[in-house]
Amino acid sequence: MTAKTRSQSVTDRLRELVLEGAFGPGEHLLEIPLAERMGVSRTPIRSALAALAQEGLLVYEAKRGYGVRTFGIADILAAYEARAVLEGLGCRLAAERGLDTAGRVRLEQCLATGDRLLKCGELTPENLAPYRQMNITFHETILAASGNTLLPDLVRQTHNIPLASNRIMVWEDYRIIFRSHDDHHRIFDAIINRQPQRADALMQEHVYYAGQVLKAHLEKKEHAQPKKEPERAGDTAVG
Amino acid sequence: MTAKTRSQSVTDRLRELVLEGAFGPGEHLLEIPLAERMGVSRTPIRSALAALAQEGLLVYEAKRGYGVRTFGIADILAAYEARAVLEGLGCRLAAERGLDTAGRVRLEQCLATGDRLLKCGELTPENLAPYRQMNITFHETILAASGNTLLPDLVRQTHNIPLASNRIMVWEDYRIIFRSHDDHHRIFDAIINRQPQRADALMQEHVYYAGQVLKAHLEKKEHAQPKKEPERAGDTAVG
DNA sequence: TTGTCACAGTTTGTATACACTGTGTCTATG
DNA sequence: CATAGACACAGTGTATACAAACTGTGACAA
Repeated sequence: MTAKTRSQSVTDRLRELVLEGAFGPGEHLLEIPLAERMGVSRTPIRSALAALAQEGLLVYEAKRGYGVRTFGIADILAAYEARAVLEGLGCRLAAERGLDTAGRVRLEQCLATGDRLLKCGELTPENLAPYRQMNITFHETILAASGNTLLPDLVRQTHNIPLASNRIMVWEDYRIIFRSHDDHHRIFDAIINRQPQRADALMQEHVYYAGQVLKAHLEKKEHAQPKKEPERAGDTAVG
Repeated sequence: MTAKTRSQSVTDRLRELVLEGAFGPGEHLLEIPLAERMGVSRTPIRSALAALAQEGLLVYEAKRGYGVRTFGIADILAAYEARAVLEGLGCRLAAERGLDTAGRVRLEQCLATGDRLLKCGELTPENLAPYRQMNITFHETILAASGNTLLPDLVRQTHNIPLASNRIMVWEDYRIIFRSHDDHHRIFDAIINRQPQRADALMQEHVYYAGQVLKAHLEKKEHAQPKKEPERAGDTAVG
């Protein structure tokens, strides 16, 4: 594996900062301060800004530079809406084609991991990170098994929105998490038994409902603290 | 409207060149020759290459530069598969929300334009460009009417594949074009009458079938001339 | 008081010089 | 003759210098 270039690592670091809300909504990003903060010249910074703008995290205006894009609840729900049909399609295709051994094993491991993490009747904070990783692997494995080369890219784009990421889950309510993981079992079952329509419907509902849970969560928060800025990743969840 | 920067216009010119197949599949793109050819320095060239790589038209390897991505028929069909569910979703949402006056007028104009262009019983070469433009407007208007802010971007990405673009249509067979435009009428009808499920299904089939037509077209061409490079945009169609 | 113009400062866009890395070739040696 | 190593070259990555454009401020005039 070749060493990553500065542009790439700066892009990753900057993306994290933006997704964490380190810049305040709408904030204009100056190149020179960023360059000094990151310890590089303007060149990799400009490269990173352009990349993040194309990902949709920043807005660009010629000769006027880059600003942090502001996302409303509507934008987040839009991402879930789109993701639902895309992942539904991926699931349907995977069920039509069938899983290869590697994919089947990976999904079974995901299910086992989830079972283990949820065994004790709740999702404890120290189990949150592994559960999240399992959830990402589960979904990515299915997309890879779809055979559609474009789907992973498109789905990735639906994650490039603060709070809509697959790293975010509302995990306070155990029943919701448990139901979500139960969906995983049924989705796996549908794929294994070559039931494309069922797999599609299950996955669509799985993603759609996660969006609804997040929506309710955000509206509650917003009602409680109207002017609060987006919270950090980590205290919310459900894939 | 602010003047475009050189980076932007170079990006557009280079995208056209790649989509037209000016570079041969897999060809490695050198920055300096491109810069001389375009009459600019390496800076805007690098910016354009990075942008096109992120769009999926080029492949990038650190320290090794950019190459033209090669697309197989599978990639093109994957783009149509994904586009079908995305535009289906857009159509469903538009039917649920209903059209505003501006959107309704634009779609009606599209239908009238299509009727006029197809009136004579065939799509003549001089009518191809206007028909194509009408088709683009029709689809974009519906996506805008969906209220989903992410959908237009996602669909755009499915167009960033040679021969999968909305600018491409197989137009030789008048019956196929006529049927396609008849779909437009029914899709409009479903949206106006607030029939989300029908609108969704019609649009999915509309896009899916266009992919199948293109697939048959490509396989015929490929069988006839196995080693021929991708043909230019313009002699193929159907949105 | 308000509107307009000009100027200065700031910030972005582009060009270019330099550094680094990967690759291919040539030679020397087993 | 084959192979390993070093050197040279080509090409990308980064920094910096320079040019152009936008923004805000202030003064002047209507």
